[in-house]
Amino acid sequence: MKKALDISSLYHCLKSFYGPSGWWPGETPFEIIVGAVLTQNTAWTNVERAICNLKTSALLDFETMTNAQDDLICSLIKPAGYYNIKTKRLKNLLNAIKTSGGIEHFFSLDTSAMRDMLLGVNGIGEETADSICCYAAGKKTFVVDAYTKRILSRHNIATEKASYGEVQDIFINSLPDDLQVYKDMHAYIVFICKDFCRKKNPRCGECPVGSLWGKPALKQPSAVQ
DNA sequence: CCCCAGGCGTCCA
DNA sequence: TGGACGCATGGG
Repeated sequence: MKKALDISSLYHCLKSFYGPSGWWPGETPFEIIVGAVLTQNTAWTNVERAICNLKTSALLDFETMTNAQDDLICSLIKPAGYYNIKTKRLKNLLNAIKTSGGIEHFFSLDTSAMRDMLLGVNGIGEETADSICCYAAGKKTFVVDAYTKRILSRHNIATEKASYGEVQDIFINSLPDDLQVYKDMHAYIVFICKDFCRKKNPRCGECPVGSLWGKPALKQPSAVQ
């Protein structure tokens, strides 16, 4: 009988395939915080344009962005989409960090205090909070996203309706209790979903863990005749 | 023309 | 508690 795929062997397979992930893409912790908000339901290429605009205007800095006009932020992050709501979310977050003691104090919080603080901000949900904790602040949290859930459900490790916390627990209980492992594993999941689910990619089919893992949801077979 | 992308809050049953 | 909906741009 076929051996069930498990998270741990998946991790080791991907680690030998990709090596160190080098994630998150971003030069500074602040850039990672901003990127985490901008990438909500948005293609990363569009986020890159927005971040480039912010960088060019020297707005990629905690104090500067906190004090910037909303209209300016809106215009710069436009390529990332949802620019009105994302501007509010960024401001909500920056103001919360400022009010609660500043950016240095924020980074000094322990994992659960930081996560709870972030979840208290309107516009910051579990994935964004964990992304900031893990990649901007180096806290040991595992990030769950749409790809992560898709992969588990495709392989019948979890159902499509599994909650964020349920999926997260599956990984936490299967992987070494280690920040770098958490960072790399989430990155690998994004890598395989991006690298192997697009027809234009010539390497499609070479996925070390199966070529279907990253493909978008199949269309619901409408009432077969 | 369509669907998709590293979500989230609000509204309503 | 949970499902539908709006938010918006750029690429395939």
